[in-house]
Amino acid sequence: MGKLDKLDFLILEYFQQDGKCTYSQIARKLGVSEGTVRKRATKMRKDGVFDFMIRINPVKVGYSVKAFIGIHSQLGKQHEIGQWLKTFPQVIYIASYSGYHDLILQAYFENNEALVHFVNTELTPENGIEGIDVSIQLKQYKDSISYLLS
Amino acid sequence: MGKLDKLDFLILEYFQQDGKCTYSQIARKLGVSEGTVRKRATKMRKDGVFDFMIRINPVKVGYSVKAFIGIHSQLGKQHEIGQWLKTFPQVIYIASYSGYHDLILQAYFENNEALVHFVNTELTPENGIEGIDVSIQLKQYKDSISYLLS
DNA sequence: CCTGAAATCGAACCGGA
DNA sequence: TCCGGTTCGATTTCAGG
Repeated sequence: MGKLDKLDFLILEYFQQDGKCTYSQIARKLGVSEGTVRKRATKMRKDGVFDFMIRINPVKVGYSVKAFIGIHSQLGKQHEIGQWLKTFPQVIYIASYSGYHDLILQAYFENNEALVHFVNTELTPENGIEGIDVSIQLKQYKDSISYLLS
Repeated sequence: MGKLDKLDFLILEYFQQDGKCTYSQIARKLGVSEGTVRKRATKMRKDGVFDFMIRINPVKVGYSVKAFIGIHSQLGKQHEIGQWLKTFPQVIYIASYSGYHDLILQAYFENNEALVHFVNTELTPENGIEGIDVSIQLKQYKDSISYLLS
């Protein structure tokens, strides 16, 4: 699985700007053939470099409360808890961390009551959780996916 | 801007699974016409419900360190700091929060040194930052964009 | 719904290390 | 030969009336 070259990165940049742009459009802008863009994109997808998706505005589909929850877990339970929490549809992100919290998750809720209910019924000592810190998002300044800089 | 109905949500679900699937494919699976799917998708896009994008695997493009940084800012400086930090390409997410931290950001770095450098040179008292908590991601269990389902 | 324009896809082809 | 890029034609999708 070879490294990515300049052309691969250019293709990624175009798709990043607009996930719906076509191989042909990119090919024209880059001055190469459609087949080249298509073959490289297909290869990168197969290699797990990227995939096509959509980004949904959570507010528009009824989820207006976004929260981060930092978790202190019982010793040795992080993995188990991570596997368990990822099954909740509200939880869109969860990972284990080195730092103050053992696990950090990001979740969306329809309202504050739904958040409170989740916290009170799921993030309990019986489930291996020793403590949590809940932060509710007030204002989002940036949410990008461009690791591709400058 | 009317509400979304069952069909809209089904369309979103298909696009969520594969952002490259075609209107026709979805139409066939749902038993409606291609035009219907296209018209609804176009409307939803225009209404800001969703947009097409790609998700890049950061590790494959050279960013192996993912960190959350919680920030304590000087009183009244949150907004200014948020606006400023969002200009960094490494910072892929930043928002203000109610909770223990005033701001939470998510960033990718090529390695630990890059992270340390960023923290030491940017997140300083001179920039209005009183304190930070850095957490480095160990293992990611889930990173989805599906607020939908069920 | 229908039609022309455009994009896609697979496979074959080509040219230089 | 191998690897990458290109070309070509059949098929599918797209966009607008």
